[in-house]
Amino acid sequence: MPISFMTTSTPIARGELAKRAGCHLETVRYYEKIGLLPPPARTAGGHRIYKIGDQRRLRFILRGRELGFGIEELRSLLTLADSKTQTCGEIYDLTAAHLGAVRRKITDLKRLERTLTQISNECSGGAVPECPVIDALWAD
Amino acid sequence: MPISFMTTSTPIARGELAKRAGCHLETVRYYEKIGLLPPPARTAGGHRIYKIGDQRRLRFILRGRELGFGIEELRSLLTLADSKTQTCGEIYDLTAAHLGAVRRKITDLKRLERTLTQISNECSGGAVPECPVIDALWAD
DNA sequence: CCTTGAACCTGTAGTTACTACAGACCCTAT
DNA sequence: ATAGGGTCTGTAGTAACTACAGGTTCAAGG
Repeated sequence: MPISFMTTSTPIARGELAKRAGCHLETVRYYEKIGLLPPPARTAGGHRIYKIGDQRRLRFILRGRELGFGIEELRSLLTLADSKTQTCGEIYDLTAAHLGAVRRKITDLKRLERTLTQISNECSGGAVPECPVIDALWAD
Repeated sequence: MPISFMTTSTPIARGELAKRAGCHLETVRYYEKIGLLPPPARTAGGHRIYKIGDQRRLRFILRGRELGFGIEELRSLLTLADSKTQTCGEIYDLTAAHLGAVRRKITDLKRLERTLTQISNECSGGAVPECPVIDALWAD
């Protein structure tokens, strides 16, 4: 099969797209349903036909989800990206807000880690009626 | 305003408990329904009566949820805390497992923070056509 | 006291972001 | 040409809440 066809127009099915992008088969259909992915072409029999390039947009969504962006955040991010207008300021604000939330979570988790480590170390592991873990969990 | 008889254990209503702990009114009922919060006392008319001490347990659950613990994880954490019969060894194992989960979450979030910080810094916030946030998400 | 209106009661349905069917149909390789 | 896998649709389930409807109770103001 010639390379020129591969790179520009090799059609792939839904399962193949999902596999390449690294998500569940049904997630593709779901994203189409909620309008994050455009409805693709169909075969005569009704099967979806994707282009290789379609996985780019899907990966964008999946990566955004992994980074903790919500669906609506991604929708606006995609709208901004699709618009190709000068919107870096808006995107910066969205990202900055998200970054703030992430940092708060890290702070909380570190505090919890400290607590758990501490009480874990104090616990001998023997059959002790009064375990320091129990008290420590409620200390904060 | 709620009951104001100054004793050592001021009773509070569901709404007040939710407000103090910082969650939705219905979340309290939900946690009771799934057994994370014990059924409280009731007035003659059927209204729930909480003690101020009850917000401690609720806050523990809420913080755990914010930190990404699932309900079942929290259930075992609470069982652990409630336990008066388990040996210290069993408690140690549970604590260690949770500590592992916490550390994994911290690692993941730090990586996410790094990514977001990086792409955020590259973004001037001005009127730039090519936004690094979008590029980072689009990247293959 | 009695009225009023906010808060509470129950059960059920909706939400988010998927994931898992069921039953029918399509597509391709042998 | 047929076997079998993949895909189609719609619907239902999941987690962890959140919102609502329709009714009851509580506590404060008159």
